[in-house]
Amino acid sequence: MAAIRLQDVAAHAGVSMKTVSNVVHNYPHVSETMRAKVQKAIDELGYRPNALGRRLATGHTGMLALAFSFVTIPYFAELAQVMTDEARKRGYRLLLEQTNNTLEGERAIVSTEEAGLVDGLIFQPAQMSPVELARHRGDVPLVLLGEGPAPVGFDHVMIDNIAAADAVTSHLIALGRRRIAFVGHEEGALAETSRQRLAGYQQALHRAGIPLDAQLLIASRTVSSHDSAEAVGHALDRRVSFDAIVSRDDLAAIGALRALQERGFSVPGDVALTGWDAIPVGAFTHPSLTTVQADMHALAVVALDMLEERISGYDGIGRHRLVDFELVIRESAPAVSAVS
Amino acid sequence: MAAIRLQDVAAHAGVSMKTVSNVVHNYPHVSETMRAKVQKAIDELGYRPNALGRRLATGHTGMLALAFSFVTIPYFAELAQVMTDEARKRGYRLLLEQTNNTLEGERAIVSTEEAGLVDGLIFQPAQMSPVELARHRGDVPLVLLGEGPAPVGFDHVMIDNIAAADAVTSHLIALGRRRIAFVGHEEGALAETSRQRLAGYQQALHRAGIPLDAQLLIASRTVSSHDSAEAVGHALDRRVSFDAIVSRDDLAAIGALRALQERGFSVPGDVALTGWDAIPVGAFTHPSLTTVQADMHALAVVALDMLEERISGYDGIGRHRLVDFELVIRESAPAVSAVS
DNA sequence: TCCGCAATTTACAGCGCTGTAAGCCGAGTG
DNA sequence: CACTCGGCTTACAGCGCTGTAAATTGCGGA
Repeated sequence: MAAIRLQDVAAHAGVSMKTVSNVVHNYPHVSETMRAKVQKAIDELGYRPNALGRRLATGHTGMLALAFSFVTIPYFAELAQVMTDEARKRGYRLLLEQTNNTLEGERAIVSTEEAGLVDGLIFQPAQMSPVELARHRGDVPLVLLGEGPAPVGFDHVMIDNIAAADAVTSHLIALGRRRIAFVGHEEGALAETSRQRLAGYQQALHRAGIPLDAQLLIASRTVSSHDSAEAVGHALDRRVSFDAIVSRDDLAAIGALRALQERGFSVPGDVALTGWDAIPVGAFTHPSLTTVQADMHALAVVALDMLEERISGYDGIGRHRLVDFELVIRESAPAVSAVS
Repeated sequence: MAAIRLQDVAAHAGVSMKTVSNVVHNYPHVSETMRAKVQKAIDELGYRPNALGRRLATGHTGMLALAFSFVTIPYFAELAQVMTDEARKRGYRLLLEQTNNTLEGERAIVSTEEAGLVDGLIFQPAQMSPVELARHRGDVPLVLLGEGPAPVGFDHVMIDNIAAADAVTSHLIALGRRRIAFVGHEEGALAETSRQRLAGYQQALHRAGIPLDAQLLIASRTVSSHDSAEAVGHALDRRVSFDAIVSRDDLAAIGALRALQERGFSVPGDVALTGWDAIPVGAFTHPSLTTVQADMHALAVVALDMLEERISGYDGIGRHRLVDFELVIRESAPAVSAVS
């Protein structure tokens, strides 16, 4: 079935293409008679506008892209969901792109070989150096997410990881814990996310006058439940002792929980535990996870606001925004009052 | 910064647009001299082809869409990941679309107001009636996924849910369990997925000569960990007794696990438990989940094969393919030998 | 009846790119 | 030496749509 074109409708209705176009777009200055006649032709022919033609002509596509490492990471799935809804609300369609957490993947995103496909890009980088990122050609409006490299001059949104890590660590301290481990950061080069969360953790310890014990920094080969379970398991087997764990994220916390339970430790009795990201399954582990929840809706709103400003021509300096977070207190590190 | 066009490069290099186009596309019959000259111009100007123009001219976009309810459901996140990789391997870019599991959402997908944006569509419907789906305008090639409505005449891929449910139930029977509950199907109208899994469950019971006990069909308000935990909790509180659970999916299993553990039941000691989908976190619950794993790679390959055939003009009758599954035996319902 | 004005409608020129067919040029052939 | 042949390059006409500016229409008032 050859596609029906605007041209065909115009011929069928005996009017000009532009009039059909006007009807399709509900352009106000069209007489009722004409509108009815054209609409009839549209219906009869089953005409549907071709997105490409329209977009070529108008110069913008109504599509935005959101790029991050993997959709299979629950945090990003959630982000994708929230962003998609918020973008749709603003009349955009959101494409999801995965970088697979590789440098090439990220390069492919930023140096999009093909221009013109999307009106703007929201990107959470992890591998690229800020220097390289800064060389990004300015032709597509860009907003950066997360704690990764964010060269000055780019719009950027993140949550205050240091404050959040401080808050979550302080919560454990308030619970009376003193030997608080940090679990799940990378063994090798620390990602900026891990660095900041560690910094907040240290800050809270310091303020409480608790010395930092390097033994309690339990790194993991990769950021995953599997490697975190392994790392915590090893630590326990080496008789490293602690009474609380701040995990880099919920997946790490789930791994840690598993390692603890396998060895008969009770949570939060023996070891209190916190996660990060508030992934859905964290509410159904046993015990459920106390965690840090970024205000993801605000994140989406702020990011899209900035992106839309850029799209509509704003060309000022890079803005830097923090969005709020919230401690979600659940069983693995209960409220202070619940303990006393 | 106005974008550089093919025209600009052509002018800069002093050749025709078409020659530049040929160089960009590595068309073989271009002399080395010419190629070098043009390439130089491309580099100097920083030219990048405009996707829209190209696509308008060639008539296809190199993009496919994958539509399902929510990315936040781990199974779909995984599906998206695998499909994206497989599509990329074939030179396509995959757009993800969410229907939010609503009828409007699904209608929006199928009756795409805007044509021409993607070359083909892979769609896992859940709400639409087969009749309505069958009215889908044939202009964009379509492959259906899952157990939902699949009118004859459409290409369709799924796993054999009945066989898988039979296998997983039989595994529990082999473990010596006799009071086997089914958990997590919808309270109201059953989705086809649930229906088939229940059928396989009944089939296995029947073959083993175990009568079906309606008390052991523990429905849940929605398919989610939350509602499944609640439903199983209620059943336990009502003293419904069972020694195994077949869950409709891993999320339901996680909810069930939580309900059991809260009440002091041991898994698999008191109650053996199976899930479905092999979501990553299922390996790190305590106990880890025995589950059904669809061969998702095969699913992606088959679906994309069929879609590509349609795209390249095949117009025959609808094909119906099954892909394999595998039982992943973990702690929540261990291997038979491990128990004896 | 004719004119001027506002409201509609139309013609046309692209948006950036590619397919086709025609044009050009040097080498090989009789 | 004229001429064909094949490889390279170019001119041109869209792909389907929209913005602009110009043309047309209808209407009230002079």
